[in-house]
Amino acid sequence: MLWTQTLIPTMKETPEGAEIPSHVLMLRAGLIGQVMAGAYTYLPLGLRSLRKAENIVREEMNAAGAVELLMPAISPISLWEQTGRAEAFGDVLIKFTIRRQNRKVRMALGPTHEEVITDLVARHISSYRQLPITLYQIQTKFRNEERPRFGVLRTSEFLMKDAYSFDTSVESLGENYKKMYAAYCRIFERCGLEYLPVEAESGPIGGDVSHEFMVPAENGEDTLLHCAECGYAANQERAEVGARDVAPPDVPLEELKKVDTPGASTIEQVSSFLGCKPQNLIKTLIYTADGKPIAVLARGDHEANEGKIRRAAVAEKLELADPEMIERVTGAPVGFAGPVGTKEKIAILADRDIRQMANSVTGANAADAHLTGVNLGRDFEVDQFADLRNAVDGDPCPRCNSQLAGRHAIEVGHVFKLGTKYSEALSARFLDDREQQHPIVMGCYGIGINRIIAAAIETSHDENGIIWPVALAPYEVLLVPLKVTDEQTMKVATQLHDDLSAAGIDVLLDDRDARAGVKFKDADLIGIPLRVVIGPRGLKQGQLEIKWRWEKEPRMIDRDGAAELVAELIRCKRKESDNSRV
RNA sequence: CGGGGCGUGGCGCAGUCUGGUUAGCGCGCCUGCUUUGGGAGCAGGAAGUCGGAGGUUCGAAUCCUCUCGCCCCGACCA
Repeated sequence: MLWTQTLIPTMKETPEGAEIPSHVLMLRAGLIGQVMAGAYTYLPLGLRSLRKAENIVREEMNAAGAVELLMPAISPISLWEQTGRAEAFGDVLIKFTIRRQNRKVRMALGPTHEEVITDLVARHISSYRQLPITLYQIQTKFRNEERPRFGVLRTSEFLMKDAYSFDTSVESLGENYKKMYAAYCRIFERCGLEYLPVEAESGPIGGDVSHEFMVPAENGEDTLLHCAECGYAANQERAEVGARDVAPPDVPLEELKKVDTPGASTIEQVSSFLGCKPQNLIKTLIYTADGKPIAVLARGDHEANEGKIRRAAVAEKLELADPEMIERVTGAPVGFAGPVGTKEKIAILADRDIRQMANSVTGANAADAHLTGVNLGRDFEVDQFADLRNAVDGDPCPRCNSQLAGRHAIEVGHVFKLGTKYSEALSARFLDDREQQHPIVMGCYGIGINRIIAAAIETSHDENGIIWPVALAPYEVLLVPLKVTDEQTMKVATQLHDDLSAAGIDVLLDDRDARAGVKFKDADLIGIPLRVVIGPRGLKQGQLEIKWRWEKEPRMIDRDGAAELVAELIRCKRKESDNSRV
């Protein structure tokens, strides 16, 4: 491809509004153009990378035995009502009504396709002989995000690979899940990403497994906790906090005192009002667990984790109590609850870290008042201790004696055991060999293709631009003739271009009549892995200059046989990134 | 949905508080000459309903009201 015949609008300056590296560089390198918040055009260069990621995903899915199909982005709203997800998605689901003749048809733009595919499978699969099967598609998804942001990382429209497995049993699902998990590992390895599979919250559908594939990056929206020692990794929602030594602190116990804290109902207000640290506060949250009020205690600077609380309370449904309930139970308005002397006697669950606290501050169960010098055992008792909070950086690892490190990350993939939620709602059943009917056991597996690109840039760039892994680079080789008006230079460049193209190498020839500096700057910016400079200096000695984008110094090669050498270098790199394939 | 910031040629910005010539600057673009290995120099040129609507005023990019859009923080995220 010739530079002058495609569209690569590079920019010297960063457009206003772009802040994180992937967004800035994708705009500056001419990969994308913004159409509105959360919607971007993929320009020729950006599209090429997107397609490369897409193809890697497709190849590995096929290799794992999944079968590609393509479903429509539009689907009838009734399908979403049948599973209750029209409501569950709320405004995130893009709904609209169109007119056909004299009737109105209500539709949704697919944010994911469990409903559509389960409906399809329900129509065409009825026997255990047809199972298991895994179907997938690569298609644009639509979600009305509350706040699109970070360039291509969170958009209202994005390219997703979504796969769905259908099995006759939970055991068989487990097999499929393992296969997909392994395929995901190969995909992200081939893409050259430093990724981490982490345990994720599997949601209300059974206690089954779910994993997210995360790329640690400073600007990631997710937080994961990772133990470098034993490899334990989980997202923040899921991560367990290892048990600490429970020796209570060895300090003299203060007297229990009631202090006035007018208007101070939040942790922040109370700690600044009383001049103490949030760590010295015990926050008391009133929940209703299956309709029954319970109190949950956590250290002031910790965040309660509702999933953990629900499991500890052995409840189906858990939600924060409403203000009336709180007032009834504690005898005080919201913000002044405490474990000492609640109005009604209720069960008290406490995070394990409460055991190590002494002389704490809690709400006094009275308006505008808190208690200081509160101590476990003397002033209040706890019915049950458990891990009830989100893990944070530095917490003990639940699997070994080491510590968890908190890291931000970009979620690029998610594998999930669904069970029979959708097959039951949409009557996708099969007959077994004894003529018994069962709902099909499902799994679903998603990859954000755009996020692969963003994550690659986010984790591989320098102050001058993108540093593409060969597998995702829009072009593998960039030819830079320094003087396009010189016949000899252009003859060599064009020949190289043609030879490399013929050898199946993706090559871009910068045939612009621009100064060397301009071309070098753009070369670094768009980050093509191998740069070949054809300049008068080298040409005099019958030589060309080559440089990998990630290296500092170029080296000279002979002009004769240059095409073969360059092609071989690229093939080697391709092989390196494919090495994960067994 | 709460908080904050910003809309001025293609891109980045100044001017707005304190209303007053033909609305500036850098980059980019076009023409010419010179230059030519890390974003060239000189000369000339094209390009803007100052996000939009309404209002105040002799006069509005500037003041007032409404509105649209974009970005960031938080909340939310099957």
